[in-house]
Amino acid sequence: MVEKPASQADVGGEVEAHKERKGLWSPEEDERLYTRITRHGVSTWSSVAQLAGLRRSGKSCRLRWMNYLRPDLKKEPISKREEETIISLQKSLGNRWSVIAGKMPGRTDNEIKNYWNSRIRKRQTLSTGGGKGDSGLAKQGDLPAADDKASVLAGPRGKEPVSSMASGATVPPVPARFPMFACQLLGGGGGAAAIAAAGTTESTTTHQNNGAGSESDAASVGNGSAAGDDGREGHYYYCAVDGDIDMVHLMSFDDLLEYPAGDLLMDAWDQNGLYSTN
DNA sequence: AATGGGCCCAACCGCGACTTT
DNA sequence: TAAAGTCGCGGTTGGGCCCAT
Repeated sequence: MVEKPASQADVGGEVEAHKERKGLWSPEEDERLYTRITRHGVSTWSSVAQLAGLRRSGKSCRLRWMNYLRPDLKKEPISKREEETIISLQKSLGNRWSVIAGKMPGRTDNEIKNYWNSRIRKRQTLSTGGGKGDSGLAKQGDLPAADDKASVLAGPRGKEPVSSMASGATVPPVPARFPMFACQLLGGGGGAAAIAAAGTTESTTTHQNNGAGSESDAASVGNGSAAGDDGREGHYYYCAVDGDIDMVHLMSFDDLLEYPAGDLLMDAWDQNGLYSTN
């Protein structure tokens, strides 16, 4: 960043006492900020900065608290399942990192954004041939727009999923992005689907068993695979939370966000630790 | 051992939204 | 109602670490 961690000339220093500090936070600054907030809370961030005796902007204090000092933050790396969630939510919400973070307790928008930018997006770029077909993905804005409802509901990547199915037929809405730790597919005939867990890659077509499949709490997913056997009528999904089956007509994880009780479900999942590593 | 490149992530910046006066 | 202040968000930057050469 801009400068080395303070200590010499900063907190309480004389020469540049009027100047606002920037750059990395020193342990002392952290301590001051943490103590101030845990003891007195936050009225306004600028006042927190002052009262804590920090030569930082309120903005900087807020950021430090939100992204680093908050006691409820998870310290462990983002799990596979959380990554799934990020992918799903990003697909349906776009780069609304704060909203996404709001659905992932213990994670910050900055963390998620960084994770997305440094890993997922890169991987997606690679997996899609790095390029043109996927509009390059050179920038975040090139990803599917959040409010592109049609594209969202049509399936991953905004197009109807490609499949080996007969022409014209709507591809069964196998939940490529659904966190299948506890969901069942209803209706339809055919053999058991191979889906064990939601896909982890950006593949638009490999809806089945395309990653994270080894996770043991995966759902039992019923009939009507995307392979195209008949009897696809329906394709509803049960979402089971701790044994209680709550039927939801979901086509994808994206739909969950639109579902009236979607928030409740997600909360339940959160409470059951279904978003975290096991 | 030196160094160059890539990656990760903490933190800054600019801007729009919201709140207060 | 308008202006000023503050907050929160998304995008971007750049320091430092790690690894390959």
